[in-house]
Amino acid sequence: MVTLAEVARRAKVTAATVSNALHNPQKVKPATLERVMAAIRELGYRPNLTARALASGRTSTLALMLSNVTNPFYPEFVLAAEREARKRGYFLLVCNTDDDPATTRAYLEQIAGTLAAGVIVMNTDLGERELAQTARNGAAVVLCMWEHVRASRTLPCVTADFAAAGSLAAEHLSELGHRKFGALVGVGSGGPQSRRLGGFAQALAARGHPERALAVAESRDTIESGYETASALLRARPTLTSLFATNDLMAIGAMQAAADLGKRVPNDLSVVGLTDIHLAHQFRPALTTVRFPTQRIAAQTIALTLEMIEGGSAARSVYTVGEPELVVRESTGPAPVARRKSAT
Amino acid sequence: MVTLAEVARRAKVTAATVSNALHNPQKVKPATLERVMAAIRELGYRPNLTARALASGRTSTLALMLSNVTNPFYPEFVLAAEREARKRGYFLLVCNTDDDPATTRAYLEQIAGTLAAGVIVMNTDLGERELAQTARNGAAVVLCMWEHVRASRTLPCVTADFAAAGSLAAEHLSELGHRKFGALVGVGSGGPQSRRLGGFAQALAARGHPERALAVAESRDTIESGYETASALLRARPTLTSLFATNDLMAIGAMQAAADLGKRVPNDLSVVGLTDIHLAHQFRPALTTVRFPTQRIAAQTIALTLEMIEGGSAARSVYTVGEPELVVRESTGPAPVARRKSAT
DNA sequence: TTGAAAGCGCTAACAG
DNA sequence: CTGTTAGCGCTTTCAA
Repeated sequence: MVTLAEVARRAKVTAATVSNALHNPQKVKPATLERVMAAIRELGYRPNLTARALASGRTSTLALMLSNVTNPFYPEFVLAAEREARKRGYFLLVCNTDDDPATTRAYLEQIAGTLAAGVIVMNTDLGERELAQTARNGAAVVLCMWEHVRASRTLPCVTADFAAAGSLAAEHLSELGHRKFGALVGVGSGGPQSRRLGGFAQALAARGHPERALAVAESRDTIESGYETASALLRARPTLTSLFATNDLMAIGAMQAAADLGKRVPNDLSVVGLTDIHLAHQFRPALTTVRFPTQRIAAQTIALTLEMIEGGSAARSVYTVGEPELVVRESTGPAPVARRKSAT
Repeated sequence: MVTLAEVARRAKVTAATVSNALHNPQKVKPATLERVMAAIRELGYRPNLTARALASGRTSTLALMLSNVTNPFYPEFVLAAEREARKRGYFLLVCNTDDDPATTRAYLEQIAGTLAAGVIVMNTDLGERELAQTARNGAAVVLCMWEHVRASRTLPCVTADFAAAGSLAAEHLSELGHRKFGALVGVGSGGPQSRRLGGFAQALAARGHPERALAVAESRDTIESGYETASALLRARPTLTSLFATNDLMAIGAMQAAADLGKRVPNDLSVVGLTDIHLAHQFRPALTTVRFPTQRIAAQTIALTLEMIEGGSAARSVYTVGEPELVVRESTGPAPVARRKSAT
């Protein structure tokens, strides 16, 4: 491994000068600079990030902790976050905590404040208290997409407007004439996605739908679980004409369940999801869903994290980024005319 | 930030003893050990990984570089790799290089050998030469899933048997009575997936199918691109009754293309993919595909990397892990009886 | 069993 | 402009 000292020796200067050449080239005489650069090139020198971090007290790496990369939302988020981070000169290291608090804790303890100057934590089972402790260890900790964080807590948090997203789904379905609604609420690390459901229910109420018009079932945040849960729900409530899932994965599973029960989507059953992951438009029928501004959230999260690192500001509020947006595709349609009525 | 020195002061020992208490507890008198541990607990001390790495010259972190997390194969791989790494006491940091050689280079240069003791590189546009250079910087570099690496190169590589996987697909289709074959070859970072195609073509030839029975088209490794390419191919060759895609994403796109062209899968067209990502069974019709032993490959890759780090051995061979396996689902079926013939 | 001392590779004042 | 000096927080001989 080539060290600064070796470069210095070869360029006939001291380590300090090489360091300067690297960080404050304008402070170095052009001729010297050139010699140093040549030495660097010839020796194939590459700074040791570890040493640099230790000496300077700063790192240019960020860590992103997420519960399960296998959920397609995360990769899409990672892509955006990584781009933003790199654009600003930081590396993004993704840590998969595998839905395991112990693992999360381990990553957090080891990496936060040492390997990474900032840590972005997406939904986990860890409490805010524990996370806040990490923050006291010198790292900038930013929560992201937490559904249950309120303002004025200890840690800053950037999220989407979950309730508004739910509302949008409800309004869409209501406008299509639906009167019977099913809902699949996702429960995963980070607790149930109840804000989204809350927004949905509230919008329904605001439009005059009685409470009993809504049948809710809990589901894990996967296609498989959405399938199972929707199957059960549709069987228990055969008159449902619409289904809202608090995330796209479950919505997709629900569409398959409907198909297997002989219900056509959207003719017999309208399905709307939430998030608008790529799969939403890749599946057939293409899923009507409410889009979260994933890119913007990612960018904003990175921005906030860097602000905290560089500015040292300890902002502690909730930033709600962008507006959810309804994306109508093929999985929703007018409520079917009720059999009984038409039979009358 | 609590340092070793502070702990030492509180426990009335020196830093060296605290360090020993942490790493060689048996070398410390029980009473002292207890005092040290108490101090650690009370102060909430957490070792600084950066300093430790610098002083000891070792890290317990691995980096996994992949071109695009958004391709579902990677998350599935990451999950397995992370578990294996953690089981063995290492952290796994995932770096998304965004299909960009410059980014890859940056991560490699900065992270390999300093932040991470070992680096696993999945398909990228970087040449082996360049990667080998990284290895000389002190990091254990292991290639994974490279389709174009031959044995006895500079870097060790663990992969699957691509050709065998292709063969399996061909044999399946051939046995179903198909005579006209289409193939979608994926081209992405890392070059075309030609081994898989090679295996497919060879198996076809071995079974007596003439070369002109196979129509090949190149596609990017996405559902969208698979859709486009398959559409074009199916239009150009309307008599095709079967389609092999060198990966599942394209296969899924192809099934959709078929549907949009009015071809039923598998009645009019059989489609077989490769990899067996989760989506393969989640889509409808469920995709017949050739499964790669992803978990085993991941585990083996981690194992090899650690072996290199800990044992220092510079193995440089290609490890082909496990056997690909045909998974028959709903997207393949007997070749349709030709119209002309039945009309005669 | 514990401590003293040196140093990992680099940065950051401060002199010169 | 360049060099000197002093660490960053930890590990690691080597003595005591």
